[in-house]
Amino acid sequence: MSELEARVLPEATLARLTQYLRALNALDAQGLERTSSGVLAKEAGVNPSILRKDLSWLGSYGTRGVGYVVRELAEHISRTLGLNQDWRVAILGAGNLGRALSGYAGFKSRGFNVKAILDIDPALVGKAVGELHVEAIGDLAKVVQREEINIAVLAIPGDAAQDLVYELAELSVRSVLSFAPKPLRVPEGMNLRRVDLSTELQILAYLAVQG
Amino acid sequence: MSELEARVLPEATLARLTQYLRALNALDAQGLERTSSGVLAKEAGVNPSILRKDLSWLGSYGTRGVGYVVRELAEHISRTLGLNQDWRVAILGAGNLGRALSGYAGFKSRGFNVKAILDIDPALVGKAVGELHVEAIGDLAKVVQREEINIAVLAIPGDAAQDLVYELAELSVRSVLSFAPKPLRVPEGMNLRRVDLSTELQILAYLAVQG
DNA sequence: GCTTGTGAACGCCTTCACAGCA
DNA sequence: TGCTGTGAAGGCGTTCACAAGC
Repeated sequence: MSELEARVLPEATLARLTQYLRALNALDAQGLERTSSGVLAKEAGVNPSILRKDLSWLGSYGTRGVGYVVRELAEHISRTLGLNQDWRVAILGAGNLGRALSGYAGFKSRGFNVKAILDIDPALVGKAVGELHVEAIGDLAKVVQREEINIAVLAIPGDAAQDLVYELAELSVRSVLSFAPKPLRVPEGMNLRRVDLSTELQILAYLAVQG
Repeated sequence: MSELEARVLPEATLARLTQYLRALNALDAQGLERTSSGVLAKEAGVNPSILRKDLSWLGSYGTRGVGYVVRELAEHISRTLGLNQDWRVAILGAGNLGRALSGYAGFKSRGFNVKAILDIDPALVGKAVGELHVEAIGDLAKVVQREEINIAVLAIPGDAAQDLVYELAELSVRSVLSFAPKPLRVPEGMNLRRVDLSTELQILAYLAVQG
């Protein structure tokens, strides 16, 4: 890794980098200033080889024979992941899941601020959810603009999700996390990740029968 | 695929099979009796090659030149995934996320019945959550036995998760879905899957900066 | 002719093993 | 000596392309 050109991290690496960051923060909280690939890998739940390989995508930030400086490495990963930016999240769907997500502590602590929650049901509009009030999906464009939303979370049951993806794309929201059970098509340039809770349980069920 | 021996499906295949099942049910609901790998793959959001490859793990259930019988294939996948069993779920943690999950419609419709919800906070014990009442984590053994729980969902913030995994293992609960941010160690023979919401957002953040 | 089922090719990701360097 | 950084090897999963069969 010594090219000038910025290159895209493999997605598997990306997912692990977030774990290293969490692990580094944990070590820092314990007062440790230095660490090694062995210690860090254990804390992150991976093997040391892949950890070093992953870090090599970012450049050389360790010292041979010694290890890594905890805060320095954390800062570097953080910058690589774009976490020094201000991320402003809108949650679409104010049902149980949407409300739970809007209050999810893990978001705020990692720099993701939930700025709006919206729903299609008029009966919910205006209701308080934490420090927010539910707004109408019909006002999506207005809300996205007002709050400068750059990430949307789809916490709605089903068929409306696809239309919202296109609408979000037109509003220049380029990152979407979907909890909808169906796979969604995304326009060029938009990033979508999906969490499918039923699928997770189905996989567990199979493994339980199997194992 | 023509061996006698039962073999374990690759996990990637497993995840897609659940999608094919959902897609088949959607086609069935539309009144379609037959389908092809092309149609089904589109509905499931994958390419036809991998779909046929995945199905080949289960044996030959299609007809060359014709396609698949929707209900027959659905039934076969369903059986392979162990979904004809009775799955009884306990949710550990009655915070926002736990309560949201306990009411998640996608579970019940796919044969997963939430039979209990527990929390460590005495102030929550006894409170109603849907048709359930929150029970004390201290009573976990009793609850698991009484309700014959075979899947547990960990919807608790952090450090208590690891201990609960071991406790569940001793109670013979062999499948766990964790929402805890840390990777957890699991005893031999236990299956654990993790959903890390913050990681998902961090990946999206990186992709948004990148793209 | 049309669609399945599958070996072979390909590409990505992980693991190994060791050279490089404090 | 000890740990990082990395080329090479290995393994896994996807895509290709076509033979098999209705």
